[in-house]
Amino acid sequence: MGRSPCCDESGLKKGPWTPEEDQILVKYIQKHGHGSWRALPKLAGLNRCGKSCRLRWTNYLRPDVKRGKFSQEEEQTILNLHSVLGNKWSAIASHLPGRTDNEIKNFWNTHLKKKLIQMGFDPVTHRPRTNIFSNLPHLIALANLKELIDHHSVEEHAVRLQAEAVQMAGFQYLQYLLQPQSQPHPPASVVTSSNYVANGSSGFSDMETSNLLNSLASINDGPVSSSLALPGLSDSISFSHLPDLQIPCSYQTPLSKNNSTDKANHPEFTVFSQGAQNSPKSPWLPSSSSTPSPPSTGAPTLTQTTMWEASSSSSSFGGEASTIWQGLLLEDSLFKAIA
DNA sequence: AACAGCTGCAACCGCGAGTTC
DNA sequence: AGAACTCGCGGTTGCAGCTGT
Repeated sequence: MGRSPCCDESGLKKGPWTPEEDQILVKYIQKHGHGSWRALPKLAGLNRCGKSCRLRWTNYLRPDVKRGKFSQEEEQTILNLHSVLGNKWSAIASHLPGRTDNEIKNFWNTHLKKKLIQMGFDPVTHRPRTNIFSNLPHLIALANLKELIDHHSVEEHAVRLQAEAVQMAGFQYLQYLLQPQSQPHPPASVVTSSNYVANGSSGFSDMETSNLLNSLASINDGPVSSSLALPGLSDSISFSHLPDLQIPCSYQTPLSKNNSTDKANHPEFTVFSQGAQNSPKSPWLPSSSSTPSPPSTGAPTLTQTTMWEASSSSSSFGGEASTIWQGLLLEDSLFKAIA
């Protein structure tokens, strides 16, 4: 309901805490407990708002706050939990003893997010983002740039052909997207770290599709763009001269060594179950027995496969099609430069 | 040495949910 | 019942230290 007016009050100190203020706050809380945060500053003799005191205590002064670098285990836990919980920093922090939500949030924003991006994952969806189609506009722009700069090059023809091939592939994928989905996507709620690859291979969002359409529509002098007619795409474009670029509709996980039961039931996706089935040794936490289990109220249990494993297998993303793409594209110096 | 740009982290802000009166 | 209040969360900002030029 109403918003706290405490921080609106003028005359209260803001900014970094001094060691003296820290000392006063710690001494007071050790002696009296924090009680009402709003009343605390006055009682303790601090010229701060209660909110500021609470923040300082919980994020910095609390004796059980663990400081210093995050371990690999902690990092992995954060990644796993974030893939399930999203930006629920407090919920994530509750699984990392001694770490505060603020610290985890900062660590995410400054390290893990970048790491994911570098690895080709979308930090929001935890799904692969470095596929050929999402990079299409950039690839085309690069190809055009190369052509402009080096128009006497003997590679001119090859570059043009490759750019055309990229366009063709885009259209073919659009064709696939516009077909009725015979294989429905899994519900968003079962997207886990382990199916980054699985979803990424077949799960283009509306936005991605729209972007793809826009980028393709922006190709002015392409050999086929003028004939783009939706939804009758398949009738207007011939792909017969291109290799058969199969669009991956399912993903055969190469990772499932540990979850053979799940695999038997859901060969394409690793699933997690809801709270009641929490195992005593939760796989989404480091193996330390001292770490608490996730709360039973709706906290899902993540299966063993980690994002790192998914990442390491991302080169097989797309199965057959990716092999074709590798053969077709990865040899090119342009693509090597991009990589 | 000086400057600019970048990075990481502590702290702030605004909001919504829950509680009290 | 509902206004007033508290608490906690998530996003954002400011700044010190670092790095590159």
